[in-house]
Amino acid sequence: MDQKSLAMFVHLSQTLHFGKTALAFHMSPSTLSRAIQRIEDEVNSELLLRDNRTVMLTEAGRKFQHYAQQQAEQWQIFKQSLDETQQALTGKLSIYCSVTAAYSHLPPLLERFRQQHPLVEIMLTTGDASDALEQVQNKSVDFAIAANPENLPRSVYFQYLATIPLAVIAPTMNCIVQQQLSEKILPWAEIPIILPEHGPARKRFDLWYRKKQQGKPNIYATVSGHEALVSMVALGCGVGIVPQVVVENSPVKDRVQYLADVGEITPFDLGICCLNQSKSQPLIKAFFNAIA
Amino acid sequence: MDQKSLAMFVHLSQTLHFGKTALAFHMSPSTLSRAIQRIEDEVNSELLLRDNRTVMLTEAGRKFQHYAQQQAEQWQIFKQSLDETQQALTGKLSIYCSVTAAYSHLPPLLERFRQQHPLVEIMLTTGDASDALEQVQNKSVDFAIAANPENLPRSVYFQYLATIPLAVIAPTMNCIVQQQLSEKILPWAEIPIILPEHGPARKRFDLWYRKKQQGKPNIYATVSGHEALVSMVALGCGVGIVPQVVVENSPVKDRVQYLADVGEITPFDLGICCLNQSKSQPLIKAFFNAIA
DNA sequence: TCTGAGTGTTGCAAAAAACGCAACGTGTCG
DNA sequence: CGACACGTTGCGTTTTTTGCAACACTCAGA
Repeated sequence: MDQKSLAMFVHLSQTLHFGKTALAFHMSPSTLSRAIQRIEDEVNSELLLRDNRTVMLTEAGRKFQHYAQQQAEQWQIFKQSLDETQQALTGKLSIYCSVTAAYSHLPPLLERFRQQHPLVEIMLTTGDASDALEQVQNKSVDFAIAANPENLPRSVYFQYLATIPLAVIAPTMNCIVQQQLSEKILPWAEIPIILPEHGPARKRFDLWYRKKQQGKPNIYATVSGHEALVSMVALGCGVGIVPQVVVENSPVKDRVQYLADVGEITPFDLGICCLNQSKSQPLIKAFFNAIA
Repeated sequence: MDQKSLAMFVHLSQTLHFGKTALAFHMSPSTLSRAIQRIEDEVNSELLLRDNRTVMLTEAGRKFQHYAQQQAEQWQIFKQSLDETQQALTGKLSIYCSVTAAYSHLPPLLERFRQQHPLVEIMLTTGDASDALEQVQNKSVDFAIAANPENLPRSVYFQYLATIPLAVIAPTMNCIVQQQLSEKILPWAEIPIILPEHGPARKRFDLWYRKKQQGKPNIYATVSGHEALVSMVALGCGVGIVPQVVVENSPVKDRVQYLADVGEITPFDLGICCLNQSKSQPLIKAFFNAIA
């Protein structure tokens, strides 16, 4: 019964829903189910009553919930007390990510790390998110914030950060694209489209467009870097597919609009990556430890 | 990082000796070593400094020790609070053990269990400890207190209770045996010997006697049940080999003496046994839970 | 009554973790 | 220097955990 199991139980005792909690912890419901069974077996009491439709805490469950929360709290206190003791690490840590990630997801991570290890020099490089994994594999950087590709190379470790929904965006200004979009049945084969050169967003597009069965897309341009893509859309060059978060952090945000009713585009998982082989290095370990 | 690992660390932080702690937890030093490494990895700090000769706590180690002890305490409190909630179990639980075990090792186990489940009827059968495992496999009883044979059947579960040292005993009264024992070089081939019919003590004797290379032993009698063996020795029939604890609980204790300098006899492990398949039964689980 | 969506659980095979043994490196003491 | 004591590491084996797919069950709406 480790920290993680306890956290899972606490979460579950609040949602009272195996599916949701399993999702929150990025595991299958069966795994969660078994983990709870293990706990119940260990304390030799039923903690949750499940009747195929609802889940509810038993009396013992409430007590365990209290115990688990208390546990987690003390664990936090202990870790914090360690931070005080821990002699400061020094050195350089290089990180690669997109401009957007540097705005949206990196700051909270770095903040906690720098608080614990103020002497470590952070070297941040920004660029096309699609190149992130390559940068890690090259050993050009220690870490990268990257999307999880379907086939993650064996050599890299991936720790989930967030789920990134994609969106189809169009210019708000009056232009040819605008007119095409105002038609009843969208002429997908004609609308100029701007795409990422490669990377998960590109793959998502290919999949999504094929579903429409509209023949070949009219690809106006491919660009490297989602941020540039938003600019091009804003300029009226065409419609594009990008992560929502990129749009929201874009200075031209109000010159593009989301296209609704374009069908589901499966979001991708954003995470922090490093080489498996370097996971044992002190700075790397300290970083993961700080963001955990 | 489970309860057991924490307990191991606490023990180790007191002994400061991997070998001893490993022994105390019935595992190999390597397992303990790795468990500690896992913990250190998880907290990302060295907790113990080992320099091939000595082990000492670091500052972080002291903090973790405090945390671990606190953890264990809260776990106890939680379990106890559960006991209050737990609706009383009822039924029968049958246990088999030797008369000596019923005196020496059973009472503390039963006490805790009966406190939690006063409605469960305990059915205790005493007999030769060597038959204990058989009784369990027969399903004649739910539990038995038994010695761990070298080749424990797959079907039975064994939980360690104590290490039982064996001793060679002789009568204190004046008799032939006395005279033989007073000789300078003990005439082992002539001294009458009383032995358990079978079981671990018998095996230990065979091994021990063979080491002496004195030819065939003069076996005066074989008896079933260690308690009876002590009686026969007390009566002056010969010397015998039995668990020390049997002697100490014997009413004829002062009519026998331990023979010193007879060489090492490897002690055996005493434990509580049940069928693996019955470990999931509520009463059985409750019992193990109570004695854990 | 039937169907379909939404739940949690279980059989199974694959993957991961833990274990013990044996060998090793490194100190200490006679 | 040689024997010993102690913790660690390489390696093959065993145990545990995992996710997928199939299942069992309930409820809502046709």
